[in-house]
This record gives sequence, C-alpha cells and structure tokens, in this order.
Amino acid sequence: MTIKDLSAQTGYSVGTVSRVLNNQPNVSQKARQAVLAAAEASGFQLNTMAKQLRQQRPTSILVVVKGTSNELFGSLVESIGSLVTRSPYPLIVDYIDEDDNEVRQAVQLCREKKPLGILILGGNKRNFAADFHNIHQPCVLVTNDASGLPFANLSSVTTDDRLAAAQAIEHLVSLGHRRIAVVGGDQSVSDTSRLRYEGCLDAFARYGIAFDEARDYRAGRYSYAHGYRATQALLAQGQAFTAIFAMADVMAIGAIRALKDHGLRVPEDVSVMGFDGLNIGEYFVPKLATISQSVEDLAARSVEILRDCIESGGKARHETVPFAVEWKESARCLGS
Amino acid sequence: MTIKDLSAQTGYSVGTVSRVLNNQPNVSQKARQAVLAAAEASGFQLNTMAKQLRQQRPTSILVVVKGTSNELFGSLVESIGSLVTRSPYPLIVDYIDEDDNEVRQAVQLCREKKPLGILILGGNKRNFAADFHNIHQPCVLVTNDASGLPFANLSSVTTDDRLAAAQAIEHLVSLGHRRIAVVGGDQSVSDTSRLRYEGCLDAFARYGIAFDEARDYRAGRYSYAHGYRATQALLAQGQAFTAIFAMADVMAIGAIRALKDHGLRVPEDVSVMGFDGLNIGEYFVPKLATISQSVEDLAARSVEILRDCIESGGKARHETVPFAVEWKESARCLGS
DNA sequence: TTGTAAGCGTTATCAG
DNA sequence: CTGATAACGCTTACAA
Repeated sequence: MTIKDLSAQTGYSVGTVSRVLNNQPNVSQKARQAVLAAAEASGFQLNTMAKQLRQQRPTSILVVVKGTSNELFGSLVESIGSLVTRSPYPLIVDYIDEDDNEVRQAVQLCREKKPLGILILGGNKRNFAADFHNIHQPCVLVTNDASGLPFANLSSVTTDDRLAAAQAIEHLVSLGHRRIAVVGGDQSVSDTSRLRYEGCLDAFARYGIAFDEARDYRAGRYSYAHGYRATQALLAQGQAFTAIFAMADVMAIGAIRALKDHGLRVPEDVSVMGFDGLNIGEYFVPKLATISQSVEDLAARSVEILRDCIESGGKARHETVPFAVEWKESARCLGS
Repeated sequence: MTIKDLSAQTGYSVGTVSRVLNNQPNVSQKARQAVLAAAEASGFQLNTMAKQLRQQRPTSILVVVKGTSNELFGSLVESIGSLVTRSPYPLIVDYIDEDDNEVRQAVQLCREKKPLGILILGGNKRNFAADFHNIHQPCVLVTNDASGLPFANLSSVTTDDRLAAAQAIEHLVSLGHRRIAVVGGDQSVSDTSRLRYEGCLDAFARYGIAFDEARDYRAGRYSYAHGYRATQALLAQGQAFTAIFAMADVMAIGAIRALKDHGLRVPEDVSVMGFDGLNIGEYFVPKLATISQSVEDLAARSVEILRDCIESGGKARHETVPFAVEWKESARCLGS
C-alpha cells in the first residue's frame, strides 16, 4: 500500500493524495473526501522512512537512561513514556551502565538515529563538558543540573539537591538527632551525590554538628544492595549514630534491612531518611521518611521543555522542580 | 555526509563505497581500506532511513508494555533493554494503559513502524484471539501463555502460573494455615490472574480447604495501592484468615501495609506470600515470601526466541521458565 | 573488481 | 486546484 495505489484507486495524482494526507490547503473538498475515504478503507499508513528521507527531518526522541538499579529512573522512564506516546514522536530508549559515559553514548546514537531531541536521565557535568559539543539537537538532562555548562541546546530539570539534602538533615536534627550517618554515591563521579553531600555539610555546619566523612559516610550505587552494604560498613565500626540519611530511597530501604539484620529497630533504635519519594516508600514498613521529588513533575517538565525546544525553537532553560520533606514513620523523635 | 561524498573523496564509485560499508565481497583490499579510512576520518554513518527504504526491511524491535504500575514490567523492560541494546536492533518501547487493548495497539504500531519483531509484556488471550491475525511479524508474549492460540508467529515465555500459585498455597498450608485469603487481579480480563486463581483452587481442593470466592477473594490491579485496598476490603469483614496470598509482590506489599495499618503484625498475626520475586522483596521488612520468577530468564528467553525467529526464521515456541518458592520471613509457621 | 543507473515511497516545485 | 517530476541516500542488478 503506497500513495501510488491510493492515487490509482481515487483517480487523483500522487501529489494530490500527498497533500490530502498532510492536511495541506489547495485541495478540493471532493478530492479530500475521496482520498480520505480510500485511505480509511484500506487502513493506509504513510511510510515513515520515505517521508523522513524526503523531508530530511527526524521524528524520534531519544532517551538515555544511565544506571538501571535506581527505581526512580524506572518510574521516570514510564512516566516519560506515557507522556510521549501520546505525542507524534516515537521514543527510542537506551539503557546504559552506570559506569558508561552517557554523553558519548548519546553522540553515537545521534549519529545513527538522528533524533529530534534527547532526554538524558542521570549523568555528570564532566562528561557533558567533555563531549556534549558533538550534540546539536535539543537535549534535556533530567535529575541533574546543567546550568553552568556553556551549551545553548542543553536544558536541565532537577531538584535543588543541595537544599533538599540540607533539609533532610535539618529534619533529622529537628527530631533531636546529633549523630547522623550518611550513605550516598561516589561524589567524584556523581554530581547529584556531591550536591546532596554538600547540602548535608551545610546543615551540619549550621547546627554545629560534627561530621567526619571517613567515619560517617559510605558510598555505593543507588541500589538496594549498595545501601545495604554501605550500612553494614557503617555498622562494622560500631553504631554511634542515631540516624542515617540515605541519598536515595532504594539505599534507604537497603539500609533499613541492614539495620534490621543487625538487630536494630527502625525507627526505635535508628531513624532513617531517604530521598526520592518512590511509591514504595508509602507502603514500606515503616513508611519511609524522605525528600519527595515528583516523578510526574520531573517527567512533565522535561518533556515540555524538550517539545518546546523542538517545536518552537524555545531556548534551553534550567528548571528546578519543587520537593517536599515527608515526615514519615522511619524517622522518629529522639527520646520520645 | 553521504556515500556520494565518500565516493568523491576516495575516487571510487558509490557502488563500491556501499559494498565496502556493507562488508560485501568483490571489493579490492585497496578500495576497502581507502573507503574505510575516509569513513572513519569523517565519522560517517549510513543513513538508516534511506537504507531501510531501499531494502524494504525494517530493523527495530517493538516492545509494548501493558500496565505501568507493576514493577515487574519495569524490571523486565530494563532487562530486555540492556539485552537488545547490545544487538543491532533499536528498541521502540510503548507503554499503554492496563485497560487498553495491547494487540490493537501493536497492530497500529506495526503499520507505522514496521518492526522486525514484537515483544508484548502482559496481555490476554481474548485480545490475541480477536486481533492478532493482523500481525505478521514474529511476536513473543511475555509473562502470559499463548500456546493455545492458532498463530504460527506467536511465541510466549511464561511461568507456569497455575502450578506456581498452587505451590504458594501449598507452602502456606504446610506452615499450618487453613484460612487463606487471596488478593489478585480480575480473572475475567487477566489470564495470569485466572491461572493463578485456578492454581489456588487446585491446592485448596487438594487439602480440602474451604475457599469462598465472595468472602476470601478480592481483586484489583497489580499495584501497591490496589493490594492495599483489596486487603482493606478483606479486613472490613473481620479477620478470619491467618494468611494472605497476593498474586503480585506489589500487591503483597500493599497488603502488608494494610494489615499493619489495621494493627496486625506480619507474620505474627497474618502471613503474607507474594508472587514475582522482585528485588525489593529481599529488602522489605519482613522479607517477602514469594514465588520468584527470574526477570533475567524471562527477558533472556524472550529476546532469544524473538531473535531466533527474526534472524533464522525459527519456529514460534511456548516456553516456561522455572520458578521457585521462596521461604521468607513474611510467611510463618502457625503456632510456633 | 568496478561503475552505472534504476528504483524504494514521499514531498516539494513548478507548470498547467 | 491538480498533475508531472525531481530529488532524498542507499542498495543492487547489470554492464563493463
């Protein structure tokens, strides 16, 4: 089935058929109806490849997901997926390892797929600074800030990680905690982790609380397993802390399990606070105190910015979505 | 950058350039090297659209994900994604609502995207029986059995849901439980739920245990929230049961939360058993007793079958991947 | 071994 | 308003 067949069936030329199919003016009602009817009857679909080849303009949106164990990205991809599915752009989703270079991968895929625009979930500034100049279509970095970078086509949507982490610590402090351990990511490779770490330090400083990185901080990936291991490592030194702040809900859950396996109760013996606001947190026992970032907001803003850049040539921007400190069962008031 | 440019640069004709780029024989070493060098130097990439248009053969694999709240599918998509990313086929992932018709959606997308093959996550036989005849490329239905259906291009990879559910109940029975409530999906629309339900009945019958659907069964989607609600509904009649079998881990987690909110302890007061073997189950408190299906196996088998059908014209087959009954904390021995 | 040229299904230009 | 026709970048007979 091609427009040629449609042309033969209706008696109109391929030119006219094409115009009808593309809702162009300068077609008579009669022709329009005839073509539309024939197309409908045969379930005709334009051949995307031919169309794109001719128009020289791509149609898909590329999504690069960095790291697969963080459930936040899973939800984010789904949310983005359902937003984009209802738009005219097909999604190409590419999952890469947490250790791979997301920008290089994106460059590679851009050459191959020539997408209209790109969404990158997770990443770090260093990789962008090094390789992003090879990317020329609109791109939105999601969950990481890219505002310092000198690229006119790079937007970002993120939570104010530093402030949010500081508020997480503040919340624990307000509950009476003074000895707080932190589990998070490797600050040298993850900007997110670095910012959240700095936020912690901000808060510790503000309250004059001692924090010794070597003693009170353990790093790993954002996954259940690494949260578990990091907490075990912390516990191996003896439990001097009354609270743990985990930089991701998945790590917090791993941490709680580790505490429990160590014979400690949450929150009676140790309070735990997470970060992300995953659905599971609401159902976990105990309910997870956390910093919630709305997956829906993050997804919606990212997609909207990208579409604006693609469709209206909008300027790149760097947005911050709101977060909320969720008071929940896993963090309790000390001595109450 | 087109092969024409490469042709001009090297002095060879576009035909020769094309042959080199496609690793065809009948090209001199000299020509091959010259072209490859030029391509390398300029970072040249063949234009996929033009190639496909000419060859009339598609290259992508379509993944249709039905329902977004079931974490199992989330992990599955990721697992499939990382398997396929390392193959020459781009993935097109489409998320649809749990209530949409996955086959119609697939038909629609096939017309548009003309994929090489299709992976459908979740679905029901009725939809396949009604509309699958419109699909002519290899397709694998994942997590649902399609063996009864008369389509030569339809494979399926699934767990033996009926047997697995029966073993879940058996496990609870072996722990001394006699009054077992079940939360699951709507059997009239979800084959998976129907099979698991029948498995439950098999086991109940085998042990002569009374089970009254109206009293002991509540349905909802496979999500935390629906597991929670279904359990609330069960509890609203008074708690006559000592154990709950949930047809999905996400429902089991919702169930545990509901029990807890009702002042009941798990497993001391009520045992809970799930189904799926999600990662979270290992970290949940209590660790979730479940039927584990290996996401990796499911993904690996599905992708392998699909690739075999696509690449070697392999025959459709219906496979069953192993499952395991996981004895874990959330299900305890009655009266011990 | 290499070059030439005819399409693949569309859209866009240009004449009618 | 409509119809020819030339591209788009590539592969593949076929000819040399």
